[in-house]
Amino acid sequence: MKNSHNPVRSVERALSILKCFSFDKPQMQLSEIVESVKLPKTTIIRLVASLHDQAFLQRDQATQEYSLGMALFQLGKVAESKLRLREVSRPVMEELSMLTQETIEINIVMEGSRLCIDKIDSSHTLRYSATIGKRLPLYSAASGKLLLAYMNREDAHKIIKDNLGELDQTMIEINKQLDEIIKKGFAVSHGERIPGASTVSAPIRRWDGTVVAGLTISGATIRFTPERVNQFVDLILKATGDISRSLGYKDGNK
Amino acid sequence: MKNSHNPVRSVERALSILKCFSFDKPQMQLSEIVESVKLPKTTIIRLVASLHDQAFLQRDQATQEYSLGMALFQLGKVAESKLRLREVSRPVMEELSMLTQETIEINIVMEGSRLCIDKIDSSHTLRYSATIGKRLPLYSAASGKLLLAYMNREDAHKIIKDNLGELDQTMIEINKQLDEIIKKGFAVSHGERIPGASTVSAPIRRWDGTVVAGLTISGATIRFTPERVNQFVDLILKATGDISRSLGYKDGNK
DNA sequence: TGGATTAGGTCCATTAGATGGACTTTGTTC
DNA sequence: GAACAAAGTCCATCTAATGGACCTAATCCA
Repeated sequence: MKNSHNPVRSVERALSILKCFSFDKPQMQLSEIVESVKLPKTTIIRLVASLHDQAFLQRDQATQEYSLGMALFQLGKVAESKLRLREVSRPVMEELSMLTQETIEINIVMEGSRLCIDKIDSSHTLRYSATIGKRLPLYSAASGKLLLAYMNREDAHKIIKDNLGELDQTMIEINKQLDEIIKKGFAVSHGERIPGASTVSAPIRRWDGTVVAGLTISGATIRFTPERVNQFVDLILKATGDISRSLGYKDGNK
Repeated sequence: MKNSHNPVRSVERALSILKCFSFDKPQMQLSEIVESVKLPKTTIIRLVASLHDQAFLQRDQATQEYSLGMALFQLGKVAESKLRLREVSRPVMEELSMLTQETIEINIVMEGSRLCIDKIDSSHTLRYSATIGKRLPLYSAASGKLLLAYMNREDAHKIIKDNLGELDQTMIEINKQLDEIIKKGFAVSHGERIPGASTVSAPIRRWDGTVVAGLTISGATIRFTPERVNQFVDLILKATGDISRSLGYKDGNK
C-alpha cells in the first residue's frame, strides 16, 4: 500500500479480509467477502479458514455469516490498554465536556482515515454522537481537515486527490483551507460532513512537536454561534495545550 | 492447532505473533518476539513488517519496541459492538452488582482460556478487580471450572492434562468436581486461583441449551460466609436464568 | 582502544507451500 | 425439475515464502 518492502502476500491479503468488516458491515457471507476483497474464491476460502481457526473470524451457525472474532476483541483490549494518549486526555476531556456541554472527541490518523479513539457525548437532546473505533474521512469537516493540515502534505494531497469526487471543493481551495488551519492553529466547520452539525478542532502534539491527534468539540450548528465558537476555541486551545504538555511538549515556539 | 485443514502457514504464523502480546507483555523487542514465537529471525522480520505495514503492529520510535497497533484497536471495537451477549447481560449484571455489592463478571471460553468480556467491579475497598480482555486459565477457580465443566469433556481433559503441573489436584479429583458442578448447576471456589478471593459462578445458555458463557460473583473470602454464598447462588441462578431466556433459551428441561 | 556481544536488518538460492481454475455438492428459486 | 447461486474440494503449476549466511551499528568492558 504505502511503503511496503516485500511484505508477505498471503498475510497482507488475510489482514485485508479483516479490514472489510466495519460498523456498517459487521458480518458478511463468504461471497460478500470475495466480492469486496477481489481475490479468487479459493484463496479467500483458505485465508478465511486460517483466520477462523485462530478466532480472528467467527461464524454464525445459523446464517453462515462471518464476523470478527473474539481474538480481535481480546487483542483490541490489550491495544486499548496501551493508549497513553487516552489516559492523559481523559480528565481534560471531562472538564471540557462540562464547560461546553457539547460532544468531545479525540481523533487520530490511521491509514488515510480519521479514527475516533475516545469521546464523551453531550447530554443535549439534539447532540452529535461519536463512535469510538469508527473510521471517517479526513477530507471533510474540521476534525478531518485539521489532521490533514498537520500531516505530511504529500500524503494529504494524495488523499484529497483520490477523493475529489466526493468533494465540492477544488484542490486549491482545500489547500488554502489547510494552510489557514495551520496559521490559526485550529479548525472550525459548519455542516460540512453532517448537515446541521458544527465542529471546532485543535491539534495535540507530543514532545517533538509532531501532531499526534486532534481534539474536537461538536454539536448542533444552531448552538455554535460566533460568540460560542470563539469561547470554544479558547477552551479547546487551553485543553490541547494541557494535553500536549502532558505528552512532554514544551510550547516554546510554534 | 485444533482442527485446521490446510490453513495458510504464513498467516497462521503472523497471527501467532500478534497473540504473543498480552496485558502482561504489551510491548516487545524484535528479539523477544523471535524468542517467544520460536521461528527463524528472518521469517519474523518479514511477518512483523507485514503486520506493521497494515497497522496491526506499531513501533515505538524511541525504544524500537513493537506493540499492538491501531488496526487491532479499531477492529476490536467493531467486534465489541457485535457482542449481543454483553448487551443482554448488562442490565442483569448491574442489578446483581447492586444486590451483592461484589464484582460481577462474564467469561467465555476462547482457545483454551477463559476470557472476561464484561465486568462491574465492586466498590468495596477490598475488592476483586476483573480485567476485560484478559485471558485466564480454565483449570482454576469457579469461573474457570464452570466453563470447563460445560464444555466438550474431551477438550476439557486435554486442557487439564496439559496443565496438571500447575495443579495440586489429580485428574480424577477434577473430573469429580466438574461432574458435581454440572449436577448442581453452579460452582463455588475459595482462594483457588487467588488467595483470599472467592467466586460463585453459573452458566449462561443460548436457545439450544449450549453454555456460551459463565456469570460470576467474586470478592474477598472473608465476606463469602456460607449464608451469603447461599444467597449469592440464588441470585446468580436467577440472573443467569434471565440472561439465558433473553438469548432464547426455554428452560424446559435440564 | 579494540574486541566481543547483541540486536536489527539484507541477500538470494531453494523448494515448500500458496495459488486459482475446474469441478462437486448443497440448497434455494421459479 | 431446471436453473441458479453459494460453499466447498481437488490438484497440477510455479510463485513467493523461507531461512541460512552475511552485514551493520551500537553497546559493553577490560
